[in-house]
Amino acid sequence: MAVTIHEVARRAGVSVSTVSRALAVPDLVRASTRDRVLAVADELGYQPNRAARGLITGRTGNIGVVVPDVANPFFSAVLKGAHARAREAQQVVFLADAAEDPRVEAELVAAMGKQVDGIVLCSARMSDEDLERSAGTTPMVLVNRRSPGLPSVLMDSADGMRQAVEHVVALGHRRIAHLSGPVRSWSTAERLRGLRAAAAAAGVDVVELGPFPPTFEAGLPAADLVLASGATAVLAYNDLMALGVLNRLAVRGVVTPAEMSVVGFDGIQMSAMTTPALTTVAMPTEPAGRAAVDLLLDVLAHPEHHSGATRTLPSQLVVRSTTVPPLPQAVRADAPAPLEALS
Amino acid sequence: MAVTIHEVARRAGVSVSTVSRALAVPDLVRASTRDRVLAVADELGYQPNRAARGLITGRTGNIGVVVPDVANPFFSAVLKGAHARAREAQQVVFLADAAEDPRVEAELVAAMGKQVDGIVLCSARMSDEDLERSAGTTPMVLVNRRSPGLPSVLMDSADGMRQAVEHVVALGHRRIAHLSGPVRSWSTAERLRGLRAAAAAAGVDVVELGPFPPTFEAGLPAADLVLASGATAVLAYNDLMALGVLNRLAVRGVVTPAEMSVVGFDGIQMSAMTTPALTTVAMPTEPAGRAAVDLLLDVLAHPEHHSGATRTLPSQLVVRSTTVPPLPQAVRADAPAPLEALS
DNA sequence: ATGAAAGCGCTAACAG
DNA sequence: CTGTTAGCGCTTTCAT
Repeated sequence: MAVTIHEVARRAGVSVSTVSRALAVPDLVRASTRDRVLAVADELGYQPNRAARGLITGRTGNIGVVVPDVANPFFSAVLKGAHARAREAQQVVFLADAAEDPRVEAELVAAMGKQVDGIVLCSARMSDEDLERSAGTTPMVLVNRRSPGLPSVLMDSADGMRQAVEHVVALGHRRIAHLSGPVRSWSTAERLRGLRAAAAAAGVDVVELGPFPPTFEAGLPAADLVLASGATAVLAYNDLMALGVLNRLAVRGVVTPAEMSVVGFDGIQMSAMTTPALTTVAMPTEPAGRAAVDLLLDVLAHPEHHSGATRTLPSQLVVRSTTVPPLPQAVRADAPAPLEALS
Repeated sequence: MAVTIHEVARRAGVSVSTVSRALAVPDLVRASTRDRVLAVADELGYQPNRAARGLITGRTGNIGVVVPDVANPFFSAVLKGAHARAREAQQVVFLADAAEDPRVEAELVAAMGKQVDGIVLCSARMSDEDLERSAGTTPMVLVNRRSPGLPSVLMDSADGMRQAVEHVVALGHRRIAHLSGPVRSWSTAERLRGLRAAAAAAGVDVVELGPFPPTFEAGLPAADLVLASGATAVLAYNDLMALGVLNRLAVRGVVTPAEMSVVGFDGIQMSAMTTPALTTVAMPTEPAGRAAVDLLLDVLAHPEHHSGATRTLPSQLVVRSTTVPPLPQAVRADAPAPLEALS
């Protein structure tokens, strides 16, 4: 059993309440006393039991984050942002992976209820009704999902799509293929909305392909579909898929971006994979995680003040360098070369 | 405030202790009473406050997972496995992201101490001494790291490397380049050990390149280094980097696998990106997460019984299909094609 | 089989 | 300024 507040009190020759105060409201105890207490506490490595504290204060100091799939880089990025912001506010994060299942989602939210002050729910799959019911129990903020009366942090997917469309249109493309992802989520709908609006405004054709799994592998056959469709630009669900498309295009001997433009979404880790021929729409995943926790903390501090507050984060088109350094003929030949120097 | 046990007791016309027993040790209460209590509890949506329970039982029902970086797919996969196993055991997971910083790592472990029953520490960067100190406070199992006296779950990186080397040697390669990752971790050392041993056994040359960031982008220039080295096979730190290598090789006009074999490690999501020319060594990330929680639960149940228990999980070489479906000349031409039918 | 009582470790009035 | 007194919601003797 770890060291308790009584232990510290006894060793410091004061009452437990003094110890409690010395730690929480230092100004309420005489400097000399406080120093002594703090010294003892530090020496013993005392750390208050947050569970016990929560029992009385009603605040646990924990916030829950629920995602459809931690292993999905998109969500792990959101999670990372949320964790970072939570840590700044000395909050601990409880993680729940709903495995893309609305029922599990609701279940996990309910299970968390008692031990967290509030929940950040990412890309909620559950219905508005279930959402409302859950929110009745625990303060909650949504990420990439709107629901009446609930605060949420949104990534501006529609605008990201607009940027992508305008980009390829500026490049001269008149027929654009869109490769949709697997889930019928809020953000999926948003993207389609942005795509159609921008395409209509520019007077260009759209070919909607899919749905596909959000993988590199799915991009392979999808590329063939794109070629068959006569489109000369591709907007892929995510960078992974876009990379698959690029790969197959290369195998087919199609030169990018001369013959075909490829755009991916996400811009999380995958953005690091951006090749000269790949353009990315960076989604503010990590900022969204931070913003969500931010908003949640605000809601906790001023309840009822933010019923339907919504914060929208911009997406951003990222065009990477378009040149590959030329390779001197000499190197390709063979040449053992001074490797030690290189590494 | 949510519904308490008193509420249930009052509405069921029994004492709190009876309610407590009805829920925890059903056999100790008369069937009729228990049914009534359970009915009321269910109707009120009562869920025991785990924090309060933990206060008295000494077990929180929470387990902590500490990773160097949640956004790294390798670790988010481990996390996913750990979460899944924890959920099966009705445990909740506390997440901590140490941001690759040994100090933060120790700090987070200490902070978690009180509110978790045990901790799963992934690829710990801290010293053996700090590790020992932390483990003194809270039961702990390591993932991909050994430390005297501590139980750990290891992925057999050395053997994965052996498989990879034997694979390319069988393909006829006599000079193998290795692209190392950024961190000097236990698993990095293990891989090198496996590589050197296997290469020596096969009598082939090894060119050690790096360190590189574990990204697609790093694979681009790394490929040039490989070409310059005269190696004809590449073992990349992870699939991301391997993909970058493949990409640059394609740009350079090098044909894989005819002229060059590329092998990546991980086999997590990235394995989905495996192209015909890419071979992957699948690391058991998710199983490792599960195994770690498993081991931790065991340690919690039988303390002192597992001081230095070690569980090693095998890695596995995965060679994907080696053919690309040929594309009929007709399709490449133009052809609007019946898209509706395709999607 | 059930209730009453005593805390788990901590904080929040309420007195001094 | 500091100590005493009550609990927070729950489990667990100890009686009955």
